Amino acid sequence: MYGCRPSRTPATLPLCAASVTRRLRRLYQRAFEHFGPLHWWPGDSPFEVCVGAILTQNTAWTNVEKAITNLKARRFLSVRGMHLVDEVLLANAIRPSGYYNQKAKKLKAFCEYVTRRHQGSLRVMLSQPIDTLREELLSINGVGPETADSIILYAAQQPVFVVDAYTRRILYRMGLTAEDAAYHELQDLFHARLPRDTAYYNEFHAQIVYVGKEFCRKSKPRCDRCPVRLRSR
DNA sequence: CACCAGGCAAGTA
DNA sequence: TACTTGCATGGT
Repeated sequence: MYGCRPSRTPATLPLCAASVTRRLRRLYQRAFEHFGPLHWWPGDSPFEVCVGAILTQNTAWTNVEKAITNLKARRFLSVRGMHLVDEVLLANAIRPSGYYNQKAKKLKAFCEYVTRRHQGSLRVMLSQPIDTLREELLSINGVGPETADSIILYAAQQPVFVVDAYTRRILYRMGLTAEDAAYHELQDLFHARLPRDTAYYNEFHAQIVYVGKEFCRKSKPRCDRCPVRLRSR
């Protein structure tokens, strides 16, 4: 286990490709040893995963859980049910997840799309090739790159790497990327350096979130026992 | 009290 | 194109 002493390697020093690959694999390995298998995404069905992906935008997962509990209790947790329910009632049900008016519109937009374009069959929609599916998801209001990729990886179970705020912060603090690296830069890095494997990407992203929560928060980093070497901030 | 959480879209210059 | 702002609850 490494501590969190500042790295002597300047962020600007370019690393060779093989070194980047080793560092990424070591990040995964050390995190997995620390946390064990995480079995993501927490959700009982592909649709619940899609809903969770939208509700968790810039929001703590504990709040999303409360919202999903409400959706289940009110029987809104289906494409048809959510498409038909009044938007105000939907917004009220998801209140704990924050941004509830915006997110009610987003959930409606998602269900509207599945209903119109795929006759309500989420399974059909998710069975499409990755590029087609990603393009469709991004065309839906409220679905950006991370939400689209979370749905592709965790609901459709197809191999794309999900980049989130923790991914950006951890790779930056590892000295691998710029602080403001673009989404596709980070994603391309994983795609180029690691095997294109759904189960591996699934577990890797989950491990990144756990490392981020425990050891790489914006402020108050708990650096003792951190499974990887990060630059202090 | 201030700050943050598994983003995104719309507005401005 | 490149910033900025609104959205909002609940935990630390």
